[in-house]
Amino acid sequence: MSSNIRPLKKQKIRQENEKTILDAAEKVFAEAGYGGATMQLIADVAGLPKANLHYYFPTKEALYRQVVQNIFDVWLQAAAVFDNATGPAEALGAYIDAKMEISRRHPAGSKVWASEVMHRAPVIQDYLETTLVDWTNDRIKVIQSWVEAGLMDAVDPRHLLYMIWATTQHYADFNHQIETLNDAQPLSDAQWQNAKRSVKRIILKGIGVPESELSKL
Amino acid sequence: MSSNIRPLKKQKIRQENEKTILDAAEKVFAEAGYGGATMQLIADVAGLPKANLHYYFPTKEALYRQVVQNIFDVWLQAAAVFDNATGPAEALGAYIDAKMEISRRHPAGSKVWASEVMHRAPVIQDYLETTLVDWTNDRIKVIQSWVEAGLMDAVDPRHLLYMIWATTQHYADFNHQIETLNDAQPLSDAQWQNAKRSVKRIILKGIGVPESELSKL
DNA sequence: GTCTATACACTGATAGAC
DNA sequence: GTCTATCAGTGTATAGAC
Repeated sequence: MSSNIRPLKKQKIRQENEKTILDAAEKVFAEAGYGGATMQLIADVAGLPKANLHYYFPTKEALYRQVVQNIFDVWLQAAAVFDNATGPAEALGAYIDAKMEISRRHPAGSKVWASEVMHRAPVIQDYLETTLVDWTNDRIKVIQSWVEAGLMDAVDPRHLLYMIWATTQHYADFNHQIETLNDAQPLSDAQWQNAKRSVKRIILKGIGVPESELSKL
Repeated sequence: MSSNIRPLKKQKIRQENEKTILDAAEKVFAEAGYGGATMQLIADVAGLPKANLHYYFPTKEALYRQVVQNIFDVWLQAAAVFDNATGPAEALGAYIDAKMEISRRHPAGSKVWASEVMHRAPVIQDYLETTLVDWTNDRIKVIQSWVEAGLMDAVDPRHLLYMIWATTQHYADFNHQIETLNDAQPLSDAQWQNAKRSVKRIILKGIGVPESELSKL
């Protein structure tokens, strides 16, 4: 029966068009902010007529919601590397690396996220209150256990996490300022390596990871 | 002659109204972004008719420019404390304290600044290329001299500055997220003190400031 | 599923009386 | 210097032909 074939083909068209629109939307929302972004501009970037956007996403707000939720998924993905390690040097080092890599590869997403949180998280507040709070409290316990095991200094885990988030995301959210301070050039591969190493070294040394662990970075 | 009195009185009225409008504008731009902010909303917050805004500031963009430039001045003011000190512990400690205090007292300004830079600095780009570049290069030389004097480790001064900027401004730009993770409460006085101490300790220890200096924090 | 034309609301900015 | 009324332009969203 053709009724079994047709829906699958349509589903594929829908999937591809939604991805094209979402990619364009993320870029435009990041560059112009929610209020500054227009459906017309997103449509132009996506290479589609404006009306098609409303066919796939009923409203501008619904499109924005989907963009923000996709970014939250990327964030959770990076958070996973935290757990596949035994001590602070390995776990936090891998976590910083993962977040720096996201800042490098996915700066638009980070900017949309930052803008959403700066504007009091109108869309993502429920996720902050549930998933983020739970994740953070779990990680705080892990860090506390490292402190008790003598693997690191007795620093406040909460402010350590904030510092990691702030610093790694800074390379995405403020990439324009960083480029301006780098002779208007994007960071080269070597400069990114240097950035990662510098960030990891200062933070890990700052929380009391011994020099023998730091030399492995 | 009354022509000597009247202009002075008018100047005072102008000064006060401009300040009222600028304060309201900073708040609204921070909460809604440039595109999301409306002259009507700024007028409502300022308690003035919308037309009066256009009497004092010809366009929305001109008003926004003034807000951003005022924030840049606050930023430069905090930067000054960097220089009234001899070594890394004292200078960077005072700088971090000053920036944390700005994040606490002036979060709206920090958010407008972050938003401006995230959107590729359409208004403030010339300041970034001149004042910020010069200031940063000067401070990098100072930090290098500390390294050569053996007062701290041989860290990359640029990434150290980025970490300080990122972390201190995070407490303003992401204050909503921080509040959400603090049982929906603003940080108390004690919590702010703890935040400052944690940030200073991790960063200063991370760059090799000796324990004898750290205990003074 | 695609696209043109259009309805309707809102915003920045101004004119002109006070 | 203040404020009401209003204009011109733009934005989201939709109707309806294909």
